[in-house]
Amino acid sequence: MAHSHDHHHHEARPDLTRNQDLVLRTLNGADAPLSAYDILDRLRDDGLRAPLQVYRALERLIEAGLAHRLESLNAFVCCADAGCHEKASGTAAFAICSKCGRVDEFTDAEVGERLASWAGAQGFALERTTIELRGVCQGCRTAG
Amino acid sequence: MAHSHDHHHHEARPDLTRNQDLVLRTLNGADAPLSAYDILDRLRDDGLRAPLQVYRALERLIEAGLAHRLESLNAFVCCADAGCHEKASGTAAFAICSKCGRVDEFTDAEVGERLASWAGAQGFALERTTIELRGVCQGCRTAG
DNA sequence: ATGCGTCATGTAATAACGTAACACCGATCG
DNA sequence: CGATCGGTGTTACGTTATTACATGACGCAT
Ligand SMILES: [Zn+2]
Ligand SMILES: [Zn+2]
Ligand SMILES: [Zn+2]
Ligand SMILES: [Zn+2]
Repeated sequence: MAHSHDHHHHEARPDLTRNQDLVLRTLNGADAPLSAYDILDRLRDDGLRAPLQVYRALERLIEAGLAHRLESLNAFVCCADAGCHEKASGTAAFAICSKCGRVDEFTDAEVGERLASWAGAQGFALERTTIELRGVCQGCRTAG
Repeated sequence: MAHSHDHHHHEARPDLTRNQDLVLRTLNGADAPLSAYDILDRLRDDGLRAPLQVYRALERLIEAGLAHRLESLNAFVCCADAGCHEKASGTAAFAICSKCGRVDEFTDAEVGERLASWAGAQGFALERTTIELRGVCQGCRTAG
């Protein structure tokens, strides 16, 4: 079903359903993480009525590597590093500004390796890693 | 500063109030993370009645480095590495088994350094770091 | 075409997690 | 003494997430 042959370039997205597309666009248009209920509020006019509609879409988007959940915030952002899902380069990490709410996604291969290595040594079957830094971004610091 | 007028030099613990002590003992006695409401349920007989009593105690325990919050679980554990709070050895990380719920706390200096270094380079004033690994522990894997 | 499995959807109700606001008490200190 | 401070108790409320059930759309085998 999924164009097994599209080895082409910019066809990164698996086909999204209407709800998934709405949610992803909402995340893309936001300049800070949104809670599921924030998203819901912004999509009332598009017909969404219940939290579950948003949570279901988010679940798929996250599986597809198009969005992330920020555990320390109970909120969601779109992925800023298309491919962080794919590459073994390292686990995605997030720096979250407590003042302005902006989030910076990055990866550090060394960090990913060290954690994977610890897991390997312990016989721990690693499935998913959460790394979140809380603090104040440069912009907010210099702004006073 | 630290060491003003120690009544009894006996303990490392800052003096805990009754509620704080109850909550800490409950966490110590558990073999898996507990939610605030789990804790509350276990302390009904000791007179606790409202979530806020638990959350307030947890707040102090976490400040004191005696407990940790697991963001990906909305639950709490007691600190297994007395001093992870103090030492610059690295940020505490947690491996959480999805099957049995057991949590393993550890630190990796290199990981802490890399993240701190990223923050420094970005001018990000790092206040707090969350690292949580989800997966299946060795015990559960071999058990089937 | 009929029926079947599967996946997305819609809806209501409820569970789980967390906080604001206010009153009270006891200890400490000028 | 009165003032302040931190911990406490209680009510009420706000936010986040899930369970349960019903429906609709599609591909596919009978
Ligand atoms: Zn990403
Ligand atoms: Zn900022
Ligand atoms: Zn610790
Ligand atoms: Zn296990």
